[in-house]
Amino acid sequence: MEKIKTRFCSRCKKNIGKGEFYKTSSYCRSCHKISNQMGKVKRAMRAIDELVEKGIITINDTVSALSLYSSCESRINACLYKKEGYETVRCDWDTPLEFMTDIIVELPTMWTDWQVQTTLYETNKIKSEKPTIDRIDSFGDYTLSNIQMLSFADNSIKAKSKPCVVLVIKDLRLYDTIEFCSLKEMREKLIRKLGIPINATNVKVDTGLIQNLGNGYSCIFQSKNGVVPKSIEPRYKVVIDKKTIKYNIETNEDVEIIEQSQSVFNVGSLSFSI
DNA sequence: TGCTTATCGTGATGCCCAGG
DNA sequence: CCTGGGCATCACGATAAGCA
Repeated sequence: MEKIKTRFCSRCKKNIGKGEFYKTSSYCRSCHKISNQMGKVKRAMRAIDELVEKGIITINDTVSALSLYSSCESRINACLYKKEGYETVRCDWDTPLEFMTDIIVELPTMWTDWQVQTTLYETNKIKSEKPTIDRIDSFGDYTLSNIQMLSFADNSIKAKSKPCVVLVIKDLRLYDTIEFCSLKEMREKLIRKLGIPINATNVKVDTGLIQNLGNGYSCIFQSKNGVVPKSIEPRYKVVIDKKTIKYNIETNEDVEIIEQSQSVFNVGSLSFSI
């Protein structure tokens, strides 16, 4: 005789396989999920009611406020439970309500951005258009001065994009210094600005080497916080001219060169600070 | 026991980069 | 030139624990 391994779910009132229950719950998994979601919405709605009552938002802001509440809650939890990558990140707020209130009251631009982005998301339901709470400085904490609204896509882009600087050399002279927020942006703009072929922009950063792009341009690419490996093999000559000059402040002119010297040394790689 | 809340894990997104 | 793994970001889902 086989025992029927079922349990009664007190929510959907059905007998369901035991495996479909969590250890301590009297709800089956699917009911539990729904109950969880409803609980979250209830909490959010309580907070929103309070804000409406205080006149901080209107009832029309409900949809935006709901998503802001859950984002605030999510960020607080990430810091609280030290999720991977958040071990050292702090959050200035303890409750989602305090968090979102400060955003709405103290950061009106962010709140407006949030509402606009929410409307955009609600019309298309594309995940990458969802608004998220971004840390402006990704190494920093969740503080009033370090947060902004960013769409999910933009946040992902920021997460992996590498800010970099390019020194452009033409005719053996420094032609331009350009900053980019990512390598992708760097490639696109170099192609447009200098008219160089696309495969020439497939360069490596932080090599400490001058790379020829064609069209008469050469570049040095360096990323933010990038470390250039030291090379013993001499590749470039660094030439430093030193002069001691007697100078007339009144006439604003050089009077005479007292001493002049030049030092030259070899280096394997070139780097600069950003 | 029925339901809610706290805690922890997984998934979506899109860039970078190595390697064929 | 293409592809797939790795990574950093955040939202969402699953499970354990708590409370009346």
